[in-house]
Amino acid sequence: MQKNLVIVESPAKAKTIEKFLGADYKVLSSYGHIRDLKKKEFSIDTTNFAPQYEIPSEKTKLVNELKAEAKNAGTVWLASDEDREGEAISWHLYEVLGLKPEQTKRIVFHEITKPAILQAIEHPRDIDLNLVNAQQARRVLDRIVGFKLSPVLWKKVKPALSAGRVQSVAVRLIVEREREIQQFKSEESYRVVALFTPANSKEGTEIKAELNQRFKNKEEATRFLENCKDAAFTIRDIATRPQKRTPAAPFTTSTLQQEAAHKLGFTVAQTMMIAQRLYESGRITYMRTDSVNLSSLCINASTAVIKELMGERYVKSRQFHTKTKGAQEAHEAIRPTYMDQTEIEGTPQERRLYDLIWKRTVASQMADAEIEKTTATIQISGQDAAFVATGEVIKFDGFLKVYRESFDEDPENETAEGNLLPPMETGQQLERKEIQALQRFTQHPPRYNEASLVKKLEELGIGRPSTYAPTISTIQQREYVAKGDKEGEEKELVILTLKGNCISQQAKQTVIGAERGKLVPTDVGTVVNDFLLQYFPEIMDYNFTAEVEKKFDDIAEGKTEWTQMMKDFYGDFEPEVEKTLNAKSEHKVGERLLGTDPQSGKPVFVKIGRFGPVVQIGTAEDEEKPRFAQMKNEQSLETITLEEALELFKLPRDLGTFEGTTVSIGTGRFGPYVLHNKKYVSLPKGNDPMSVTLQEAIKLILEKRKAEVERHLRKFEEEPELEVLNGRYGPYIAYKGNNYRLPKTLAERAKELTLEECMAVVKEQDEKPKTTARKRTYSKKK
DNA sequence: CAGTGAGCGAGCTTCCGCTTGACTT
Repeated sequence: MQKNLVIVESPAKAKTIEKFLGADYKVLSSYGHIRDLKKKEFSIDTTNFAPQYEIPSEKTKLVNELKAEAKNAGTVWLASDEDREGEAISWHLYEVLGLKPEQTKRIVFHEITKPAILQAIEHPRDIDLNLVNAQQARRVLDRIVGFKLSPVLWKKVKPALSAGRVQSVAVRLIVEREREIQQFKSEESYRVVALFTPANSKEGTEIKAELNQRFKNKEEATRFLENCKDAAFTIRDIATRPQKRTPAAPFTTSTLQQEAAHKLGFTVAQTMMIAQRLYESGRITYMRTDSVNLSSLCINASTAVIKELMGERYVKSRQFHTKTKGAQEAHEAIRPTYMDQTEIEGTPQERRLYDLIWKRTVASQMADAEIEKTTATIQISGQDAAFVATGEVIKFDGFLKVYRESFDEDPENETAEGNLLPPMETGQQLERKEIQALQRFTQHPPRYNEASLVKKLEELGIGRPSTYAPTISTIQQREYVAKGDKEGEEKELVILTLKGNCISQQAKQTVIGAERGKLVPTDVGTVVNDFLLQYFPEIMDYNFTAEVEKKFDDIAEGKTEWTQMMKDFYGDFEPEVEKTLNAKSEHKVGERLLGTDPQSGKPVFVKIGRFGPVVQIGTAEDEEKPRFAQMKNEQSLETITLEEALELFKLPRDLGTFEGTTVSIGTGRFGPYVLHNKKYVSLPKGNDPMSVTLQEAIKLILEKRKAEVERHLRKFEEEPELEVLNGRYGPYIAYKGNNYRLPKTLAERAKELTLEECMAVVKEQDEKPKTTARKRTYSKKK
């Protein structure tokens, strides 16, 4: 009989803890929640808000094991995380495993070290039912919102859509940013930079300076340059200020995702997958955390490492404090388990992510960087505006030696970093070498990418470390947003140069505002967002989560009954849902009238159809059925014109007849095609379906026939189900619905293969079932 | 991977947070 059973949430944690506790303790893992609301049903009694929980099928085996072990154990220690969800996990375990109060102890620890765990064992407590109820409130509220709102969308917009407290607000952020960008008006300005040399100085010393104002247009800029022709330039003032830079806090899930995106180009899902592997192999601490806290163990180890590698002067121990809204801090920050491991073995991706985590952690315990910033003001005779030259000298690099935080792009923000100024003194005369006025255009705010969206959600306190990556994939799966590249705008920028006594003008070709991997809303996303915003503004409010979190806190503190909160919320919410569901409207959500079809006189409009955005001519009430056309990918509900919409109805069109049946041309899922006698032939790339002639179409049909004949390379009478065919990727064997690739040597004489040879290939490849292509190429860890 | 080119209807879809599972090159 086992004396003690400890249950934690994660198996990797279980393994570590078991080592600390010795033979009297068995440590198992619950793998997160073991029980939840039923998956497919609403599962909430709306009279008293009693939830109906079930153990999901994939957990039954585990739960049975836990039950058996608990029965055998003298004491069961519930050691799930110290946060709302963790408390609920303990409570569910208590209920499901049928534990008795005298047999059960609830413990928590803040770091996975032997003293911390022993300390926890010394100080057990009871399950905090208020905290559990706060979790139930959270769970039930999310279910109500999700399962009541989604069906409204199915009815009003399109089947299989979804809405939720987190995802719908994430989409809102992206839609609103896109609108801002659409409304953005770029403004022109001229910034002026100059190159000076100190009078009677030695060759090669130059001073770069920028004018402390900008000009609205070319005329003003030119006038300024004209005035500079005869002006004198004098150093009016030199100021030197010491500056400090402090390191960033150690990684949380969200900051790790941001930095890995910036520095390593990982998606948030990639980052989490790689971090998970590092965690499982014991390299780093837990990767889903909102805490910037470091254990004393880690701080001490970091100090030692810094001393050894860089010297005492570089050490500065710090404890950071979480400022994030709604943080629950059940774990440490993400850090290496062993700080003295400066690098690890593994795939290149694992090594790079580890390196990033190591550097960030070490830097957080290092001294400030000391910088000396020099600003020289250069007076222009007869003018109010002045040039400013800035230079920066790093006096002591401190943490910058190992880590530099990256920032969101801002092309206008040019730093003075690394820019050195020669020795200068006040009153010194400068000679102008060159002054340039550079045309600039203000840029629209950047679209979100995955990482910057996570950052924003975290700022708003929406979502949790464990859900950032899944949320981002959900809103893409629902096709509310798509990740894409935006072509920039080609622009010709004017450069005016004053050199000697002459002002010249050049033009510089540049691309402005090009973006990669950004999240762009789709029509469905936009329509759903506008709809929800109109009918459920409270849920869509950026502060909704923060407000309900406050109420959850009250429940956790025992100030409010959780069912009362549900009653209040549901009482307001449910009537709105009913009202919206039953509202009769003449037009479909998101519908937009474009005009009249000149041919039939019927209205032409766009809407979200059963299968996405469509153009429709005529209505269902007409005698004739309405005509539909799927919109193209690059078109949008909001911007498509009547002409573009009518264009979509020009296909399919008949070209004429060939061999007695019509030849027509259309466009489908895979691009334009020719249709003849029920057979399809794809149009080769670059052919315009609107201008293809009958002759060209017939040629394509005949070519396809020829290829079809040549496709059959070999057939056997004894085995009619087997055939050697010629495909896009060379010859292959088709047998009973499966395809088998031919090895090179056999492919060369595909026409002469024997049945035996073919069967051998089939047999061999059947025995070694091919796997689907995998991205995972990591080497096996021992 | 190996050829594709719908649908207008039955039944289904859906939330957020905890946690990993199991395929082999």
